[in-house]
Amino acid sequence: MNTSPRQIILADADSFFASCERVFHPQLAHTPLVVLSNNDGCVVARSAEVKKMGIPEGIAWFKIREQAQRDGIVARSSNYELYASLSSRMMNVMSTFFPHQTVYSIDECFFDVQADTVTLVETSTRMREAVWQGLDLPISIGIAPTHTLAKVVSHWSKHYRGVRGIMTWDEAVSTDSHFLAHVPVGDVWGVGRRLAPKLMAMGILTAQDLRDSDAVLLRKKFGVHIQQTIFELRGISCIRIDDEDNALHGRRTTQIMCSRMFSHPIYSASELRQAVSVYTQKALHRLTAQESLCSYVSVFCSTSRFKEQELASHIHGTVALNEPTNDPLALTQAACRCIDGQFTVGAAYVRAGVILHGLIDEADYQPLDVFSAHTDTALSDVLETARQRFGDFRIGVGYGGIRGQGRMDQDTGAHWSMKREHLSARATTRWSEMATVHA
DNA sequence: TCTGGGGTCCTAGGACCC
DNA sequence: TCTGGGGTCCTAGGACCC
Repeated sequence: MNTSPRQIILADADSFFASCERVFHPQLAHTPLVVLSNNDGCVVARSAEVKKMGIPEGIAWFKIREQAQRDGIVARSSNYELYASLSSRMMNVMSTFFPHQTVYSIDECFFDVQADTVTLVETSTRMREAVWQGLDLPISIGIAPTHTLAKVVSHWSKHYRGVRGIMTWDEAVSTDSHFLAHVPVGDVWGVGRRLAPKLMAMGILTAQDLRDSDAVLLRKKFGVHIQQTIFELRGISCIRIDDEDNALHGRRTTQIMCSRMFSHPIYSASELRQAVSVYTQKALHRLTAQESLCSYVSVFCSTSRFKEQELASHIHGTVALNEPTNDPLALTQAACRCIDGQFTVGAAYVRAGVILHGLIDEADYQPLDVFSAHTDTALSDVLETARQRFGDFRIGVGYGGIRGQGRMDQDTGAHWSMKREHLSARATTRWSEMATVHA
């Protein structure tokens, strides 16, 4: 019988998006590098060099563009196809070292194991080397009795100790028994931007303060999540991450959202409907992929939240479908109905989004003939056949099948379509964009 | 000129029913 | 005329995560 304590291992990649960009551009290895959000709007990932320069995450790109030029910072548009592909390879490599892997996000996973710390550190070291040698991706590892503590030590070793590598809870407390007193409460996993100032106003400034606070009182005040976090800080495991099945087999989500900022503002109702119709079909694409049907469609469109303007407008509407469906026409029409009559003439719309919710499994749905008799599936059958034959985003309703000059499949060529001026190659998923080696 | 995108869960409160 | 109490379901909004 294994009497070793249960331990949680957190493995996450360092500056994942930036590291991915370096995989196929090794000359950038020591160059300060940022990855930009969609539309090249703001900074979503920074290499270590950029972090050292004090450039915060989330800052608008236009605000630091000049500084970037001056300081030799290289920018890349985000290339999710590349990152997703490298992520899945990385997860596969790691899954061979420990059992019970849960992929938590694109760049991190947990393992739930029972073994002594020495063994875990030894295996983690080999895992780290394997990911580095096989994929050129640097990862950090935290080992602790709970998910929250594993996050704390991993975060701590990266951000404060400046050491990338492996850190265990045992090591942390043997070095300093008041270790948690050095961790600001806002850095604790589960304490976000809103909660942190409220806790601090109550005199709870550090992870240690939070651990020692009145869990029942805080639960009454802020809900059950904070109570779980307190227990986890005490070493009592109570947060369950998705089970393995979900992670391995691609789980079904309960809602699907597709939203974008436009590269240029939209002033006309017809263009707004075009955008909504394109986003609906992108969302539909994911709906079909997970074999679900959708019962409600919601749409929102808004003007900029950063600008003082006379004509601010926030459109929001929801339409219930007659029956759960994945029919492109029905969904596109419903989405356009959501915004009917709400368009403000003269307003500069900069963003729109479509949410499909009330999702059910296609296999579970037994339509009642009386209600579904009037649904004509001829057109959607044609669309689906064409999609299977020619691939995604080659045909669609309205603008949904048009391709512009951009390299990405989703580019519609419309003037509001996404801007990506610093896009790298999708070297692992497209033959035409494979890396060239000069020898 | 230019400020991302996609999820989850919990809770309070209203509607409705008996 | 007087008008209780308890349960369920749904939704909107708020918090969190990456």
